[in-house]
Amino acid sequence: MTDVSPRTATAAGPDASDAAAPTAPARRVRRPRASTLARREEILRSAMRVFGSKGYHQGSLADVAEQVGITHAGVLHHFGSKDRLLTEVLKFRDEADVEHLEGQHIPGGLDLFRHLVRTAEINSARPGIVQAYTVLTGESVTDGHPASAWVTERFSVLRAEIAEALHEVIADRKQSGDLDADLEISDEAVDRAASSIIGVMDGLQIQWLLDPEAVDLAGATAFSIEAILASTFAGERRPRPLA
Amino acid sequence: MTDVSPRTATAAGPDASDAAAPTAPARRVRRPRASTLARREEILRSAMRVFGSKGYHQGSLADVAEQVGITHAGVLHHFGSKDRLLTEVLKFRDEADVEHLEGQHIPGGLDLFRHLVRTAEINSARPGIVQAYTVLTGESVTDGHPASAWVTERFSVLRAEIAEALHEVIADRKQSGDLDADLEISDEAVDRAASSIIGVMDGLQIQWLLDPEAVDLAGATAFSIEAILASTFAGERRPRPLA
DNA sequence: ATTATCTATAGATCTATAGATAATGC
DNA sequence: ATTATCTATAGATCTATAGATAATGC
Repeated sequence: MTDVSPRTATAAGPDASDAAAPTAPARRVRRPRASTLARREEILRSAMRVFGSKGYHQGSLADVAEQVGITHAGVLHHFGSKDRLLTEVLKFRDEADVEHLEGQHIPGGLDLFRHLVRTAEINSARPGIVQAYTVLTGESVTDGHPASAWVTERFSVLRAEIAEALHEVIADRKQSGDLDADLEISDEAVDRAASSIIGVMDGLQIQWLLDPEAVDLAGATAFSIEAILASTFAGERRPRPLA
Repeated sequence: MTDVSPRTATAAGPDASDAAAPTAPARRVRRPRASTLARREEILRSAMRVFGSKGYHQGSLADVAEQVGITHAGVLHHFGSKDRLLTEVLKFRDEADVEHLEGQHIPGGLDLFRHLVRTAEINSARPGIVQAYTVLTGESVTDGHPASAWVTERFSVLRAEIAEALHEVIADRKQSGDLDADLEISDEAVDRAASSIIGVMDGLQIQWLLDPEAVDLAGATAFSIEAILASTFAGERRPRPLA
């Protein structure tokens, strides 16, 4: 990929070439220097918009730079390469997600599920964020995509968090008598529920992005999460309409 | 990655070697003519693999052509443009889906839901197909993507089919007495269920593609569809664990 | 005569590097 | 002195077109 051939030096001719001086280059207005930190964050936000709306491969460094008002070379100065820029964008997005909780930890137990529903409600007012997430997640299943390790890990952590919260809720309900203490709910059943909850959230987002009028993002998310929880709590005694 | 430059294959250059004349062009082995129909289908299958594994924007005409053993110009002869090739791939995929039903219509009523579960089971043995579908669906939410109209329409039709089947099942159950005839199940509730079922199938596929060991595609799909159906049948009397 | 396929090339991109220039910090 | 930013350019691609060539069908 990276060609470091020193051949470029040979191309430079002596001053003689100045005879036929090229027309004065269009002098671009040089954007004022900014502090590294501030400029980096500007670039990250721009990259989030660009990769979110066009995808990683289709969004170019020039697109990102243009929104910041610098050239693509400026972007590379700050991030080194396009791949590294993407990695930083993903990290940045994660922090933004947590920040929204305002210092609170990610909740556990039933509150985690309420938090997920609330996220869907908030998301239905910010299609840009949802698009960025959906596009990058979808792209990440292509061969050798630079985000695939990150997305895989993220799903893995999320599944574990949801499964843990679900185990908590089940234990609580058994203790309070809401659930029969003898009821067997296997780890596999809990894992299936966790994958399903994440899955339904992601899948609904795709449909909603393409056709917001036709899909009730928040309503359907809330409904499905409750449906999945209810069936999980019912254990082996849950209804099997398809059986 | 793959170097397709035809020049590299130049082993059998005529003795006229490198005098002054431009070196004889690498004579590519000309692929035998094929009937339009057969060759088009070959190209479609190749394009399905390429777009499926790399995405539409990242997959090139040269990639598609290479797998067929012709040049990219040959591909364009058959399909005119890359956009049109994608459109034809999508149409082709649809036909392949229906074909699997072997002449039968898409089932209605409960059988539709059984069909969806069965599709998930079949899919867990063909990651390539799932990847193609997931990648293109994800990419389609980017601005101005050539597949977005097609994907939007497809979701719309699917939602309608599922909603209709659900209405049928509800009517049947009311008639048979399995459901209280007075139970109110709004159209909105049915639509939410339909979106959710499609959503959970799509979302689970993403997780499964990234981490097949960690996600039970068929099991989780079956579980969630039954959960969503059960909650829908319960109407307003369904449990609300989050309330 | 038709058309599937090829070579060659134009014209757009895109990423990344090199080296110059200008603004800030000490 | 450091470094943010710029210009310029190399080197890869990629899509699409033009026109030549060879295989088939009438």
